[in-house]
Amino acid sequence: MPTEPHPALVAHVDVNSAYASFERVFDPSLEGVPTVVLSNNDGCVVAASKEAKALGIPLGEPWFKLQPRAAMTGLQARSSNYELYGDMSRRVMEVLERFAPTLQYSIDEAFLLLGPRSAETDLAAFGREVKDTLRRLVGVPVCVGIARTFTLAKLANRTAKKLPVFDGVCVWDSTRPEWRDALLARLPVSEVWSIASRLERRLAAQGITTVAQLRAADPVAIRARFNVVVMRTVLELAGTPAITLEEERIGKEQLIFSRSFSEPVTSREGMRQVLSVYGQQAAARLVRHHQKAKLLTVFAGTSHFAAQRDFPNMLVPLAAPTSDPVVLAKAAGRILPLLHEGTRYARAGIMLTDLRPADGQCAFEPFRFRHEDEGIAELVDQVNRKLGGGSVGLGHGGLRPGPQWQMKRQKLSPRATTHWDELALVKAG
DNA sequence: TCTGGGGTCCTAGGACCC
DNA sequence: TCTGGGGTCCTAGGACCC
Repeated sequence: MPTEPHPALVAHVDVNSAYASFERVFDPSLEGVPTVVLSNNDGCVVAASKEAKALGIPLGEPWFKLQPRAAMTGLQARSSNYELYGDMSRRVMEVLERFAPTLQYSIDEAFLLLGPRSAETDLAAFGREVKDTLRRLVGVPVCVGIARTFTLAKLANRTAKKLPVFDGVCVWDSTRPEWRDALLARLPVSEVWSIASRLERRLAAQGITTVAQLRAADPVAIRARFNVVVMRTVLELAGTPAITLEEERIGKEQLIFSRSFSEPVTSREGMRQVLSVYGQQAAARLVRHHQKAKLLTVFAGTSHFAAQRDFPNMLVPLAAPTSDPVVLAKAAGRILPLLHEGTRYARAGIMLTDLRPADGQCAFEPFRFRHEDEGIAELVDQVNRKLGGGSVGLGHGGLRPGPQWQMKRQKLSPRATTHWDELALVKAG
């Protein structure tokens, strides 16, 4: 007799304390040790291992506050090594693809589209196999949540992470309904994907504070009082799929290159240099994505904590879609007159929007002079990729070693998977 | 002294067109 | 001369994500 199929199911998989786990793969001395990964400039904590969280270290905590206690608590810190994490992420996604069609959602999480399964499928066993395989092949710990909607799969994953009985795998519909209801009646709405502090406050004003209450709310009334996003969340909590996630999109809609400085930039001349370099970096990324931009936004800012605060920004339309570093750097420089000499700017950035494919044929593309050709961007990018970043650059961008304001990463681990000279060494002894 | 960086989606409102 | 409504496109801003 044929068994009833489950409705379409999704599995949510994510790497536990991702950046810290990636660091541990090539540095076993960190195993079991409280470990944090720091933001650029070694500013604040962006990832904390289980042991570090047990010490009560919240994400976002500035490193200068933790450092004094570090020796005493055995806390280890690493600068963020995005090249390593990006490559480890790629490995994780490759393994996941073996199990089911995969939608990558972020650097460390993905949804597996399981489709309908027969009721006899042992979903828990499937989840455990995913988990064990990633541990064996990539070396990272993950948790798995399986449910009928994206939102519930996220919630199941969170449950698997928090409650040891699940041992890292939670199949939502296999838990007892009374138990589930009791759990949701205890959880605050902010535990739900897409509900953060602002919405939490507004929902509380309507008397909705727990996940159970949100699930029971009338979707139409929610749509009227909030918006479609919250309505979809209500539907998803009740088991009705309402969110669509796109396949990996080809090309992005915007590109941001933004950095804070290791020490403040206080002069227009200094900022001209910064923006020249950032313009070239942004151009390099455009070229890598095979895109051109039509609109550039340039911004600078002091620290939010500074006495004298200033956040100038400017929109610069570009005459034609371009990825030319010279054009972008020059356009970014247009903000300079807005800056106040002597103000301590802590960061600057460039945002490129109205992006389009570089090879796209545009019937009305205006005639361009030779020097505005994309050739320069390509050439600079190729040379830098072959010989290392900063080998060539235009104007101020050619400086090497890096200038004073450049990002500080004093605790950087080797890029063990993407550079031959930084491979991990294993000694037999 | 020292507090990240890179994205997406939705909505409201204005400009403009028919 | 005066009047109406509906549609599209764009942008800024708010909110969220990891």
